[in-house]
Amino acid sequence: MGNMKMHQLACGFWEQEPLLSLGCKRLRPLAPKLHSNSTYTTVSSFDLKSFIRPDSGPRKLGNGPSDENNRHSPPVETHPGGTRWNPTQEQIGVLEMLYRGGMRTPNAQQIEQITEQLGKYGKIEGKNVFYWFQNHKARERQKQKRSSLGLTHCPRSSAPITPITLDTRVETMEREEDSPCKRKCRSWSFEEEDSRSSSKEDENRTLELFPLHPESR
Amino acid sequence: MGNMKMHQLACGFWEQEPLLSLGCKRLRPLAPKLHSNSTYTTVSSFDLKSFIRPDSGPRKLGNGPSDENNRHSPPVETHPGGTRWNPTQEQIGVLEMLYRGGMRTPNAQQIEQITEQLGKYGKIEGKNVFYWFQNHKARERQKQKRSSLGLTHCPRSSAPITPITLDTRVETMEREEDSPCKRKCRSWSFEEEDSRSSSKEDENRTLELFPLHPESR
DNA sequence: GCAAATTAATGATTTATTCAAG
DNA sequence: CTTGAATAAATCATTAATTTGC
Repeated sequence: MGNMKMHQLACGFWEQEPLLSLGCKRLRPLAPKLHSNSTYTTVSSFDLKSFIRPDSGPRKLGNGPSDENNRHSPPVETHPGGTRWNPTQEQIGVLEMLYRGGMRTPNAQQIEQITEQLGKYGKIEGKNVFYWFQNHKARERQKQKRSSLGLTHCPRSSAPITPITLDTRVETMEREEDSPCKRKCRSWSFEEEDSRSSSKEDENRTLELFPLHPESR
Repeated sequence: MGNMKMHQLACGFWEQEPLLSLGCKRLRPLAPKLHSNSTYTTVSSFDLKSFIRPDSGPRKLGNGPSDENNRHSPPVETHPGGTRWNPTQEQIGVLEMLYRGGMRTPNAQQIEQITEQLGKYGKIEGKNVFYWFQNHKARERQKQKRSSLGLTHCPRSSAPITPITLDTRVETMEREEDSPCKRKCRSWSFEEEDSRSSSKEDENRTLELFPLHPESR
């Protein structure tokens, strides 16, 4: 049993090759790896044409001077059906409860279970849960920061923001600079789109399964 | 049938529990932290019965008399202990080829296909591919930045870098048949344990889903 | 020659930012 | 304006190559 999974598929975009040349790639100072006897030096069987996306992608985030960018060219094309998750009140409630309970970065199992539970209240997927925690955490943090900053200097004039009702209990001790190793891991999985479910009509998945977003950014 | 998927569960160290150990959740070695705090209303049903694989003993690999240990024949038991992916030369080759071909952020389908192909050369999973691109891209970027900064001037006597021999051959393979979307999205999926379906039956890998806890750092 | 100690690479996660839907 | 979604940057952790002392 088990093995329930949620998935979501979407499309991606490829960036065009920036012109960094990196001619000879192999300048690894440290030794080159050659573990396996390269019996298969021929990767030719791999047909990359299917992976390469000729059509230039918009560049992301103009980082760097060499970036000619100009990515904001939205040939807008909203995808029907698949839009973003819109949490119900109950879902939010549970999530906040968990957050308050100290949960910050649930692992895969947790996410799955949470999703399963929240599914009772409305459509939801694992990634939504994941992102919710990420965003909530980040935003609580910045809210706190902002507030502490604002209050630090410029005490007067107003105090619309309630300082902190937030229990900082958990995060305060997260930063032990000397913490030994404790790292987490998460389960990953990519799933085939299962295009065969219906012969060929899948190109256009409606549903959140394939939220095509137009290029942007 | 459709719906092929790969998954992976990584492992980690649980290390000390951050403070809230909450009640009697479990003493299981890898207890997920799961704060089912007191107020468990709906979420209480989370049972973490989990499936955590008890036998996490890093068993000297070996289970499979033959297969396994795809790369690296040396007695070095690298491997399986459930550690990180260690790409073979062929895999790297293909990945670099793709990178040079312009691929930067493959989407889920692409990742899956790449993974499938690379699986021929050794154990690999989707997330490895994903991370490889992320890291490679980021590191090329920083390498470039550093270099441009470092040797912006220093015109003379040097030509170690081949300016541009770059094949922008990307255009040659104008494949279009792709989805109209150009934005990024990725498939997500969390899956319950069930690890053994991965590539081969290297059944007992040490890697298992590992619970982690909310913040740890 | 080898194995511990060092170091360079790089795989894997987390955090910070950004973009845009509603 | 809020916040879901997605990526890039920063960081952490582990492995492989190199160095070093015997």
